Amino acid sequence: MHAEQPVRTGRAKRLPRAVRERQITDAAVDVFSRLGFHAASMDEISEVAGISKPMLYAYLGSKEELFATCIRREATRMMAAIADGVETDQPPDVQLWSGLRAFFGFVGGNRPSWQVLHRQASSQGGPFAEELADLRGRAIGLVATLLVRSGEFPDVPRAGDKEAESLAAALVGAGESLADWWLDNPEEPAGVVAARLMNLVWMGFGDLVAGHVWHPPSRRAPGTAEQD
Amino acid sequence: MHAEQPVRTGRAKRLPRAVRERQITDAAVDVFSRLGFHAASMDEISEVAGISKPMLYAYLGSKEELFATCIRREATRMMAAIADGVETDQPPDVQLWSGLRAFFGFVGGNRPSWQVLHRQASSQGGPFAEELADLRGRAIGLVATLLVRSGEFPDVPRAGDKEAESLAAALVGAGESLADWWLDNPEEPAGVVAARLMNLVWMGFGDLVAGHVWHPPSRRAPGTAEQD
DNA sequence: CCCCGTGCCTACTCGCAGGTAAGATTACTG
DNA sequence: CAGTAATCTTACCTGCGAGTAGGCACGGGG
Repeated sequence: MHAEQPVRTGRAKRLPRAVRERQITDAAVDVFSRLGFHAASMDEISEVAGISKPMLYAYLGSKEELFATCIRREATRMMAAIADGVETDQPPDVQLWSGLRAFFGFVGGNRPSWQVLHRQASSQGGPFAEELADLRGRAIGLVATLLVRSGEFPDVPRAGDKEAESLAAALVGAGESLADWWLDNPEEPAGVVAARLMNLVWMGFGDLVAGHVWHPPSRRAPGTAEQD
Repeated sequence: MHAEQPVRTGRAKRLPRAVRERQITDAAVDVFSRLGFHAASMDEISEVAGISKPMLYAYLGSKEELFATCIRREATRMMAAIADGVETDQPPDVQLWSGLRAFFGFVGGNRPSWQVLHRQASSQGGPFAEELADLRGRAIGLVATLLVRSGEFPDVPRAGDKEAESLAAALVGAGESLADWWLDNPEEPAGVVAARLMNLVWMGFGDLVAGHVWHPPSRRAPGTAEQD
């Protein structure tokens, strides 16, 4: 999968610290995403990184610190990609649409990052769960804010925040789950998957079965929208 | 949390094998749900079960077998609860609604089961993932069938199966995520949470922000529906 | 009353993986 | 070219937890 796994015949070439740290983090994301936190061994990470074990400890600290570093880095990358993709000066539905496209675009282009973020971090009982819950919380908060701005929810007007927050949680979960499904059905382009979720959460099944679909405003049909 | 943790002072009372097996499985679900598969130790499970470690191996086999037994048992219980709750002779929206209510009702009444099913099993690379993927696949298949029966999806008419399957995956994920959120915000009754998800996936945000909500047919307002 | 089998326990073995001590090697600097 | 400091390594310690050997109690049948 990953291209540059040095063959580790004898000694590794001398490199500046910053470069090594990056290599190590790359390798760690790769191994963690394939095996999960516990099943991944520091020996294997060091091997993939093309380096010996004590370097891990010298540069990135303990296994937990290394994992947290991976989570933080990949979370930052993903949030940046999404923030970069959202068109904040557009109406709510277009904002949501652009956010979904950015999200699925990132997942499609960074499978290991997504694996390590979603599957692994969410299930370890340690301080990583915090890290991940923080990211998830920020995402939910963003969506919730977007929802609140879209208008009031008439059925539970007093508890608007809880209402929006729970709906945002459901939406974020739907996105996560659909991303996982997509990994098993990768033949479809990101835009199609994003459009499906957009239609689900914006139109609802009730509209979809009646033939009403949502279209992006710029005359692109959702089924043919291409990525970025 | 769990009531009957024998204090293990000395020897345990002699019991027939079937009863012990059940006790052990209960304890295992409890410990696995709190700590996860790897972090849970057979010593702790035996302690919680009020029994010594060799009994685990004598009765339930290895750690992996024990975990698989837990997954299978809890998955069966959950699917039975949902199947029991769904009103299959009703129109699609009511079927979905009754299914959601049954699901959230089960989660609310069986937190550890849910934890062990959702959080733990999904992240272990072993044969449990299969077990869990099987459950998840059955759930998605059920929802997908329901969707297909509800009508055709007009925007991608040729790929109706994929369309329905991906939407079902999104819906199942939304349910899982909302259930997790609910664990952190347990003050709301199951019916309210279920109604929120029902409104989201049936009406969509587009309708919700316009003030259109979904109501169960029996004149209960969704915000006030009580559980069971 | 004594025997015997099933249920149960104490007390170990053993391998694996996180983490480290101490020394070898290489690039840069004067 | 020699000194120095950062980079990198081999080879080890150590604790933890899965899994097991072998023996102790307790209740039912002769």
